[in-house]
Amino acid sequence: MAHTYIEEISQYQGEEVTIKGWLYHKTEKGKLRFLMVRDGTGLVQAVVFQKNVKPEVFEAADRVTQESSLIIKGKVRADERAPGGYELDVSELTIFQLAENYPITPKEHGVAFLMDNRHLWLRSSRQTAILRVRSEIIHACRDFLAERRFTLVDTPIFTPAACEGTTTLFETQYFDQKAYLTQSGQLYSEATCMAFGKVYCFGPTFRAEKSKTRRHLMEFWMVEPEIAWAELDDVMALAEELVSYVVQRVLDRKKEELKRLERDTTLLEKIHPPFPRITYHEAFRILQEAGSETPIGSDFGGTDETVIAEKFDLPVMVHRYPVEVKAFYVQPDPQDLSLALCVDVLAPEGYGEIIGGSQRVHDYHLLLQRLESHHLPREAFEWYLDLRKYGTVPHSGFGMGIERVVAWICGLEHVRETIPFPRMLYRIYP
RNA sequence: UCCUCAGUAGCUCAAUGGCAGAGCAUCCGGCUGUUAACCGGAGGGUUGUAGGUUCGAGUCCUACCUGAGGAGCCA
Repeated sequence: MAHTYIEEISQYQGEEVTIKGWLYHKTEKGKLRFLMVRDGTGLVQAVVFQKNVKPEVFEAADRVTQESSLIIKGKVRADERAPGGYELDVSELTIFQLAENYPITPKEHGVAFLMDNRHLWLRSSRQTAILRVRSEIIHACRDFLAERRFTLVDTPIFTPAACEGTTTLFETQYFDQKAYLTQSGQLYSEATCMAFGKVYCFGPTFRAEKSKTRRHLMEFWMVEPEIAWAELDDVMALAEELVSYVVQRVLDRKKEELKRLERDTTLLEKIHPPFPRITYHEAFRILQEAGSETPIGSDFGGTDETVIAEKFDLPVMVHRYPVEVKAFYVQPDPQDLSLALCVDVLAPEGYGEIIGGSQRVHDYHLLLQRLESHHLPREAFEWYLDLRKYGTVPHSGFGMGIERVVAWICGLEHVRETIPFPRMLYRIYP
């Protein structure tokens, strides 16, 4: 049976339409029943007057419960009293399935309860708004890279060995050998960019870190561009353009969702290149002035990142960290070999690191040396060393964590709401 | 792994060491414009688990379990 989606309902004013959806909320007033119906595309109020309908229709409207699935036929009418401006004068109502005792009521709930009911919580207008923004962000990343002639080249999820050490890898069985879930597609993208020039991978990544903070998930999604012949400055420029494009795209296409989330968009509207660039040492000076006790030469903690980011309205690019705190594959700065050609992009408003990138070591002997000093098994990296033996070139790339970007753009307290089914420390259900 | 806090009705919470309660949800009744409606009524409890102190424990003590927030580490 043909039916109409709620988002298109304004085109059918005065006409009879059929809506298929779920009951979001119901209020009763004497011989009147107001049914708020959602169908995934929108919300519309359906009004049932006892006098105007057959007794069985009014009985169904009286009996229908929150989240019951239903089919409604009625005439579309503009009405100022209706949320959204249009409502449905119901003539027929079929309850497809009567939902009994839906656990999530229109009142407040605790986080633990909502997470236990994540499969149902997803139906709420706030959650669908967040996940629509997520969808837009992902499409924006793909469009941005496609427009710049990047080729999507997927990288494996099962990997034979560590990318950057084994302590934070999820180990799994691969028939009769051990395998690990990927932490990053980067090393493989370094191979594919030598074939395609400009590539990106976009997939889930897994980190077995026992992190329990608002910024961490065990399973999260990253978009990772990698470019042959690119140096650090090139990927810094790409990073600020990508972030700006994504933010503006969401502002342009997901206004309603941001409004639903009560996001103050004035700060987001300012997100355009160029972003401020500061060195690790400049960032460190900011921390010292703020009284941080982080020792020089070490990586920044979450609160440090917030202190630095608060100095700027735009995302800030912190580059050239000490070589020791960065991964084995990061190219040292020829101007000062103690510094790494790397960049972290810190989002404003305390959302922390959304991008980590670097120029990669392209010299065979240097890479070999770095593998050894990081105590990594050479056998596992023979293929990776080959890339430096057969036509090596300078190359750079970065990874952007989708969930942190979603949390920032939506203005959320916690990344757990940015992904349909978050995998968190001690929580894998549902 | 460490630190802090919490666990009482389906949900959110209250209860000085002295009868275990409220709001919402559910069910029944009323109301022709509700927006988390409102008004009246009803049902609903092994107070996370195990032990201990006490005349008496939801409350105090110990251990454990579960959850939340944070640290370290990271995107």
